[in-house]
Amino acid sequence: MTQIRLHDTLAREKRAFAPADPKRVTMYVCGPTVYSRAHIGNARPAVVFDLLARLLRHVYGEGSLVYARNVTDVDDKIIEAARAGGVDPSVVTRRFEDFYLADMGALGVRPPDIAPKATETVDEMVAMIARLVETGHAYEADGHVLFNVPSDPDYGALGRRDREAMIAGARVEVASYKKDPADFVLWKPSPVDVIGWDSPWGRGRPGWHIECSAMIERHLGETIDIHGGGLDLIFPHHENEIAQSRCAHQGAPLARYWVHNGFLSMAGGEKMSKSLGNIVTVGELLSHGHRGEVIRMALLSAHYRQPLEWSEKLLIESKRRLDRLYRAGRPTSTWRYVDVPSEVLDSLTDDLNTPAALGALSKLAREGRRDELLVSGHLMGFFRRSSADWEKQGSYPTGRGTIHQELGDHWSPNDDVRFGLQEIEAMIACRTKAKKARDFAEADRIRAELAAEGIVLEDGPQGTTWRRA
RNA sequence: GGCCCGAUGGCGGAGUGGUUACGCAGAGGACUGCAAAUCCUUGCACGCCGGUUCGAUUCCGGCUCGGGCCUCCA
Repeated sequence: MTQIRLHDTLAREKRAFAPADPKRVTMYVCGPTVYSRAHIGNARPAVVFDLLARLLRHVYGEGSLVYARNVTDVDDKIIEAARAGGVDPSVVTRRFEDFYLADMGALGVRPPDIAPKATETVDEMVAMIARLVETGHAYEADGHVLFNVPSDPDYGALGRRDREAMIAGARVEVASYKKDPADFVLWKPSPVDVIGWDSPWGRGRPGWHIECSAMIERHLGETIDIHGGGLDLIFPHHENEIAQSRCAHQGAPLARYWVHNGFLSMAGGEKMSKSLGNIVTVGELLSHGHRGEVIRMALLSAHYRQPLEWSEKLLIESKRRLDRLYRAGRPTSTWRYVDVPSEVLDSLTDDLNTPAALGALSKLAREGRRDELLVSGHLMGFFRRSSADWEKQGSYPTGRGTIHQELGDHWSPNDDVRFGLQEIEAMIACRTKAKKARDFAEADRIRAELAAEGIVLEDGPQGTTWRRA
């Protein structure tokens, strides 16, 4: 069997991946908190782990992977947004979960097998917290339940930091009810007008970290094969997940491999984040006519652990690269099923080396190895439509175009298409006639008119074909 | 302050102890009525200073610069 190697954050090195059960490989990735549109920085982990899921299915078999990506639908920001809009939090969360699925779908991200919601897992969270209290790893204080960090001697292994460092570096005033400055919240009280659930500690809502631990336990088990997420989640989120789960499960480790993607930055190298205000949403890019597949190409153009600087230029290059691959993927008279060539598979199995894999795709295209190119591209989530569609359609609908309209993006897939298929064919026929009559001035005029609408003509031995630039 | 990354040709971006990444852009040529597309050819690349080595962009140390995390954050 093909051997996958993954960089494990806990071990800080690439390790040969060996699932506990090859017939049931388990992967959990921290998903979105649904209170706003996803920006491209949010899209990176979605695309990266979608690719990893595709690779795992390819290697272990289609039905062998259980991939869960949660939806955090209880959170202070959601509560804030709901209050500001004068609606129930569920209105906010449903709306932005739909947006998220539509945006990611446009990027070729397949839905995970399981998309658990925090609000549907509260019972499990309460049970887990109760267990932690019973075993002395958590305590109630001032209406809160806190995890007692000193009770876990292994705390800090993932983020590689000791308690002194954590306390010394703390930027936030330590709440007075904490026994130890490093302790974190498992459960917090909710006022009557705020979403909440009854619990042994009164009406309240879960802290952020316990959500993932409980969802993993319920849907995947005590120990999973792969836990993924963004680099910034290592501390405190994943560190805390590890502590909670391990202490609630008699020491069973939470995940056997920890995989983290690097950050996306904006011009100047600054991290893209909501708090800095320098975000570009996927919805904006799509509404500006950038195709989802191009965005996917851009996101995979750098290795997932490396920083990636986002720019308009990167999108243009990605578009051209894809144009070229699609051109090489044009139908031929013969087609045969082939395996993914080793040039591609070896790159992907080597810790998801997508730049190298894309290099291999280019090579396949250049060498006219069309069948291998298509199979490889499919594995990476490309070639989602035919070459003819790619070349002749304008901007591509996301599958939920109405969502964009609802937001006032004023975008529809046909906005930029002035000439229909018939007009284009007719104009090409006129030009061919003019060419035959050696009236090149007229032929060039027609070509220029089409070019002004972004339609490029290509004269070949079989006649003239066209595509959209 | 603590912890952790990164530095590759015009730009983006892999990789390697001694040999081609790849993409985009550029130059020359072929093809074309002219283009487009395609094909061929082409381009002192590995931050600075030391060390290890027969040999380092690749290993080690220091430095400079850039970035991330330190309980909002993918």
